[in-house]
Amino acid sequence: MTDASSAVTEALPEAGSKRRQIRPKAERRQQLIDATIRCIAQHGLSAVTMQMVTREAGLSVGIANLHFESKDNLLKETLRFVAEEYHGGQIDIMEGGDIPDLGERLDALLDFQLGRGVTQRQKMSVWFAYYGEAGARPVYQKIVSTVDRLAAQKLEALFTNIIREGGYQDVDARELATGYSALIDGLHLGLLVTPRELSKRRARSVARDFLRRAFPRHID
Amino acid sequence: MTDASSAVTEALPEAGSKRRQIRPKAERRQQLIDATIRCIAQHGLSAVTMQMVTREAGLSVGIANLHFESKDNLLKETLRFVAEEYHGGQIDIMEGGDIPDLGERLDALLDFQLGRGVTQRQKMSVWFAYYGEAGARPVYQKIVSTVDRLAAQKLEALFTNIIREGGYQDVDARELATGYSALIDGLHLGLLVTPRELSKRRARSVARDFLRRAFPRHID
DNA sequence: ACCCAGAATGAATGAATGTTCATTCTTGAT
DNA sequence: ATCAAGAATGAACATTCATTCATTCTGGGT
Repeated sequence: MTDASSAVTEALPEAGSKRRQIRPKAERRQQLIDATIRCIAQHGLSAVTMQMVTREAGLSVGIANLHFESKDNLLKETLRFVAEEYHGGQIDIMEGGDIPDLGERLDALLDFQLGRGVTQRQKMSVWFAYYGEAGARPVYQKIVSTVDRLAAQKLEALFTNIIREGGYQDVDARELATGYSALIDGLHLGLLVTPRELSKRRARSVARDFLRRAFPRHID
Repeated sequence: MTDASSAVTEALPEAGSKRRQIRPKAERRQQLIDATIRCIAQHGLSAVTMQMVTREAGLSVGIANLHFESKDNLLKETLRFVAEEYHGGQIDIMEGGDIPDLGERLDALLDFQLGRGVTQRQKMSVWFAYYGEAGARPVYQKIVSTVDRLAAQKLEALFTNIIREGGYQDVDARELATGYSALIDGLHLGLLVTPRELSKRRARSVARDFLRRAFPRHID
């Protein structure tokens, strides 16, 4: 449910195929959003142009305004997609009917948040590119805070369960959830901006430390 | 050196004064950097134009290219200024000869990082605007990581002292410093993007919790 | 009082970019 | 085989923006 980006039926991706392809609207939209993500990651949000995105997608310039009304809208929809993908993944794990043990569920969450391959770096770039603009753009704030609020609630609920199960004293689920979310965001920033200083392994270790200090009986 | 009260001919700061003012290079540079910060905070990095910045500074368009060679350079120097101001402030506190008590020094650091008035919000906007582009712009990465590394070292040193003084066991200064920095960054993000969900008071409380759990005998 | 180094100006320029739309092409239904 | 609906194209257009530079102006030195 999290990776639908690479569903390709075309034989030649980029070669001399000049044949015009007609595809359903939803598919083209996703194709353009994927291209936008790659462009933002590679060139930065402020350098992204429509020509760049459509070329990356292997399509003509006009098509972007056919499926999205404008560049602004394309960027907005791209943010929505990334936000929902990321937070949706988290929420799936936190609700996690498939992982009954709460400690293991925490581990799975951590895996999702700090694991993954190189692809994840692209998503991080996009994520923070929008954060950077969010201060000046209410639309972005709204999209992010909507999904954020839901994820925060789920995390708080999970922590509440863990606190009850472990009988931990002097721990506030809400406060801890805020702290953990902020910590993960901060680690993502570090991975993005100073990858030399902060390896993915160390980031995971730092996050695990945080959880262990709060829930020693759930994290070994 | 910034004294403007002596030998002044300007009566109105911003009003209909069309009189051309000649000022030393350093002063104009700072004036333009300040205007750039305000513009980024208000309109977002990707929307900033030279006309916008020079108008905000109350100067003509040509002057920006006179003191900085290009827009790129102006943006670069603005980032450098913000980065050095922020990290410089932290480092002053952490070296802190004027605050002998280590616990109090921690508090002062927290005050600096999450305190301050509205101005701070402008700086945060700028900070994260650049973070967003850093993934695609090595120049930005270099500027940030240079100052970042120094601050991280100072923080680690401070934590090491506290650990020794408090005789804390099973605590790694380096790991803890990474975690604390990430936490502060994450809280800044939260304050910027979802100010409704995260108040400044709660952010401080969350950060204090983190420190208290690590150094219970230093933070009440 | 005069002068001139160089600070400041802003209209002009050219390049880049978002958007439009007349036209072409594809596909599935008939 | 034919056709219509609408997906896709890309040249053209209008706008916006960074940068230039000929010109004006200022203030300290003489």
